[in-house]
Amino acid sequence: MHALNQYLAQALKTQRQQKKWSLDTAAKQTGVSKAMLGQIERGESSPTIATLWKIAGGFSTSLSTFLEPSISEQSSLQIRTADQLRQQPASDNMLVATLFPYEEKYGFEMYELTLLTGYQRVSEPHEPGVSEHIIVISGEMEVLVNGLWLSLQKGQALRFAADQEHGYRNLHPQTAVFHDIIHYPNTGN
Amino acid sequence: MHALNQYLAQALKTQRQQKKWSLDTAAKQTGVSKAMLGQIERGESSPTIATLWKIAGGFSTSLSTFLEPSISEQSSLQIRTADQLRQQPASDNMLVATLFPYEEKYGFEMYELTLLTGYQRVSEPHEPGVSEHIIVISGEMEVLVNGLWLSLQKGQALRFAADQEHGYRNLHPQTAVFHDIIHYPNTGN
DNA sequence: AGCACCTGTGCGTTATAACGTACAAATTAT
DNA sequence: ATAATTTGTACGTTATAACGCACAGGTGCT
Repeated sequence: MHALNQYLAQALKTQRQQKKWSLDTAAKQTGVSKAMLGQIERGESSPTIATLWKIAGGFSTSLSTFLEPSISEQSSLQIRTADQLRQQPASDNMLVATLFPYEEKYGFEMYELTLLTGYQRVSEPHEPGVSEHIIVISGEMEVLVNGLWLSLQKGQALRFAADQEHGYRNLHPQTAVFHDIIHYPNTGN
Repeated sequence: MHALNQYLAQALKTQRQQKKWSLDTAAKQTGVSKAMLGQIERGESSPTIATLWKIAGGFSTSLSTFLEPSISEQSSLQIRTADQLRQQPASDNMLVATLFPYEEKYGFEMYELTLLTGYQRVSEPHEPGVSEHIIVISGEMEVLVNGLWLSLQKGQALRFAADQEHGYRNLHPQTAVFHDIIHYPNTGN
């Protein structure tokens, strides 16, 4: 069985249980037959986009509720020093220091990134629902969002959906440093 | 024709054009037949989730690329500039700029705080489960956590439970600037 | 010019989504 | 206790997704 169908099966079952709906009630609310909802929940069928749309509408939730892939724990008072955490992962003109690694409890991770002059990169889209918060600490840089390069200066902050193609570049003579908070949906607690 | 299919049709055509792929090439990359891709682009068919998954994989992009922006889409791209957001809320030796106001979806808010020389403050505990992430941008300061004043210098970061008494102070001759991410539990999405 | 190849569409066939219905088992009402 | 109702599953039927193939028109090469 397709892994995506498996996720969808679990998500639909979960949503229905949370609302305490029977298959019959869910069928009435969504306009999708009871038999089909049962098939989806058992992972026996992969619905069309149009059918999933009806289901999402009936549950008053978004499509991503049913398409989201799922996402450790740790805690201690620990001072994290960027100077010690900073690394150059590749021969790129870029340095990275993990200020806060990802933790499910908070739903985000945070990096300090240093873009040396000439550095440019376009990232593949993250998973659906992921967003990034950019805060420029020093220098000036550009961020590629919605097919557009936006210029950000020191002290400027921007949030954008990272589940689309996006990028970073520094075409200025000075180094640029920014913090990047990557937030993952359906987490936190 | 279903509005969702219409969006999907346009999105697929756009993606394919951006990559300069023919239907034939796209079929080879995605493992979905040329005839079916054509049907989808003309809005004549609503693919199953499994098929859309194959298409997204072939295009190396996420499912959300092909689905309605109604998926919790970031409404507007807005650059936030600390210099314009900075305020002095009281006659304290402290300035604050709200970089990202609290939003339930992310479960946190973020401030830039400027502690002028001599500023000291001890905060009442937040609600249970609230935590703070401190990142010193410039200068040096101390944070009161667990009854202990910890010294933090530029580039250092610390996370602590804020549902206990905590505080900030700057007893140095230079101004200190830090970012404060306040994360609230049982939120986010 | 002719020929080879590519492109997108239409069509018939196959596979499967989606449906309505029947029904055994479970739950609720009297 | 019995009767009525609800629940989820299986099954056969209908609708449509998904396919392979043919082909008219376009493009590139010689």
